[in-house]
Amino acid sequence: MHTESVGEKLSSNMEDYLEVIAILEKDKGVARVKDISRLMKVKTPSVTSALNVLADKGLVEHERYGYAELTRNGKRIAYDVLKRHKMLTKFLSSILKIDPHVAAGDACKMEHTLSPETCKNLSTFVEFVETSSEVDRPLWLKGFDHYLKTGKRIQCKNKQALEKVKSGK
Amino acid sequence: MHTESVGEKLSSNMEDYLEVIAILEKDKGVARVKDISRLMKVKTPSVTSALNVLADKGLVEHERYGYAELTRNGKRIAYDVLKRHKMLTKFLSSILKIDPHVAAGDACKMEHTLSPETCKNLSTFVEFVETSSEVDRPLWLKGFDHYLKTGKRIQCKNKQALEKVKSGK
DNA sequence: TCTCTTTGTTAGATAACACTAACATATTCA
DNA sequence: TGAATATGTTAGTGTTATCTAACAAAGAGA
Repeated sequence: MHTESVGEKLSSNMEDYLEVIAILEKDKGVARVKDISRLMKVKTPSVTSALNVLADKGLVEHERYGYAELTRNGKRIAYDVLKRHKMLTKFLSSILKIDPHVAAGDACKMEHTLSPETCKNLSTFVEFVETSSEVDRPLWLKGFDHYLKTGKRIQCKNKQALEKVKSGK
Repeated sequence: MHTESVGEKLSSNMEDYLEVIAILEKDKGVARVKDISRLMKVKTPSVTSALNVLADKGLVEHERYGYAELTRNGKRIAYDVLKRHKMLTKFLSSILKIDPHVAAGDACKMEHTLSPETCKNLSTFVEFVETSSEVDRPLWLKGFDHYLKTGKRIQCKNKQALEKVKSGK
């Protein structure tokens, strides 16, 4: 029996454990203490201890010396976190051009702390860029890439045409 | 005498204390325990305890029953954090259109955890938007605002002109 | 099957950070 | 000046999350 209570907000750490377990379940079929400890970069006793907490909250099932398994609630939370993680990684690496490894690290921290509002709007922003009708990336984003690299704006070779677009005439 | 050592990375919490002290020094001239406790939303004993830690690291000076004052090193760190805070707040509120209060909260968390790379590129992004030659906000950003509100893209009224701009002809 | 290796758990220590209750100093103003 | 009030500190506790050392169970090969 666990002592779960509804409003109880999960710590960043516990969310991370859930996320890692979800990844392992997906990649390897099962989540073992040793693998969790490797991905979380902690020693195995820390994992055992975390699993006890999570089991107590009804988010994982865990028999002594056995695998960890996400419950329905555990999955719900883990998938939410993973979704945010992916969105953030995409924003950082594909729009801000952050090295993927660094981007993943930053995403790992942001995924737990950002407000739902920010997540939502950032997600919309990524979508806005990705579903652009232009083939590669939107023109302005190419302009930003250039600005990132050189600190200078791309000179517009057709100001008149640009003005036309801007004024919508 | 303090026990500062160079590589020692400051915790998010201690960075927050420095930031709050910097804000109070700027706003009120001096930083008092009570004001710090109010801004940090903790009780006064937590402040006393934090000040001891920070004094030990050579980041604040604090006489019993007196004010807290940032040292040169303390200021350096506090101003860095504040700079990131302002940049992040601007990004969230002015580009992502997050409610200022929520934006400030999110900035408070991100300011401690984002990698230097991400801070730098995000900062460049904000600058890229702000120094746009267009009067209000860049055209594409207006497009994003509309997309945020409606979920739909602004229809381009002059596709040919847009194509001309895109191809640079 | 029996031993060796791997994996997992328990117990106990430590660190960071918050809290309450009790005490000490400062400040205010009658 | 001397209470009353406001502010700051100390002492002791609790929580979360980590670790090491020692022990327990599972699995694999000869």
